[in-house]
Amino acid sequence: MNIVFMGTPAFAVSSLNALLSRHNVVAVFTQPDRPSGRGYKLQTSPVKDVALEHGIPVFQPQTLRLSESREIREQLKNLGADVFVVAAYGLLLPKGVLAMPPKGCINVHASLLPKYRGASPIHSALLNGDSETGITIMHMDIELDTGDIILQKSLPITKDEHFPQLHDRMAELGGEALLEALEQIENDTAARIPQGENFSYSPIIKKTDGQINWADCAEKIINQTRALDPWPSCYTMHNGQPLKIWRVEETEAPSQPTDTTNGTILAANPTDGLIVKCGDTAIKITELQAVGKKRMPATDYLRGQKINVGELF
RNA sequence: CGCGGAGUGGAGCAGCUUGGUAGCUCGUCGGGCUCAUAACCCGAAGGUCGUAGGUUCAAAUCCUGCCUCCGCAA
Repeated sequence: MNIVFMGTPAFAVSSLNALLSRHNVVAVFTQPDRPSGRGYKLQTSPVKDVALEHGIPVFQPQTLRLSESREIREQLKNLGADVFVVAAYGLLLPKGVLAMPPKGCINVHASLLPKYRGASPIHSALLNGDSETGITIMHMDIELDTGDIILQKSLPITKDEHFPQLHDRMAELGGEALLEALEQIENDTAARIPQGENFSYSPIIKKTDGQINWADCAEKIINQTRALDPWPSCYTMHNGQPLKIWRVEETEAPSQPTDTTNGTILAANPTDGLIVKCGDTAIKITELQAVGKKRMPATDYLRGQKINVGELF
């Protein structure tokens, strides 16, 4: 089929690659290049990079609202695609756009809808300590992630898995599910299963969501480090500087007065590691990163930096 | 030209302001102690101090260019 693909981040690249293996991608829509990173250089999206490698025409409108994108929408229409495929594009498709392709618009979403509608479904699954998540392919409608479901594929989440691993597995599964759904679309056999009313949202992740609250229980802190790796990262303040906490595990709290404040450092040596009191038990920090430094094992950090037992994070 | 930090034996750091024999905590190797050890004791190896120039009697240290890594911000 002739397909217009709309997507932006790395997650969407797997879907695009899947499409390229079986279909004719006539154009790619992605977010405009934006200045970011060190030096504020203009950055292209991962999807754009792949599209350019394959010589596919790339469109980067600021918006698809009719009043501000008449020309783009005219071009989009003239591409004559059978179906639009959207994966983490970052723009809502207005009614007029949804109505363009004869076979409709479908979306790849990284959760088992109606759970976790919205922007950060993979993060939400990890933050909540879910043991399972999955991919949903759905028909799009005018609202965000509310369309009827075509098919879903679930995926178990392992206990020690962090965002990057889960993200990659999800992206790959997304590509597979997408091809299956497109086959059904092509044969006009795609299901239309309403989502029902039992939905939830995944909130947008903010920088400050990474600040560790040492009054939380160990499990919550662990899930936080799993979900927020590598962005926005978990951190705690130490000597007025943020200290990123990349990897932690729960550990039995060494003997201590019962009124020890949460966030107190209970141990800081190569043998015991770096142990901090939290809401219920204690957290052993195994990998961290100081400002201007690389990620490193906590034991390495302790060799060069002095952290005293009794200090407070 | 968005702001800022850093590159020193295998690892993490100090030394640089006030140029003048390369240091700390570990690791590695050898030996010792021990029933034994990740513990302890003794000893050893291992560094063109990111790179190219400059200043100087003398540069890890001062100056300039370049490379690489990282934090903020987006």
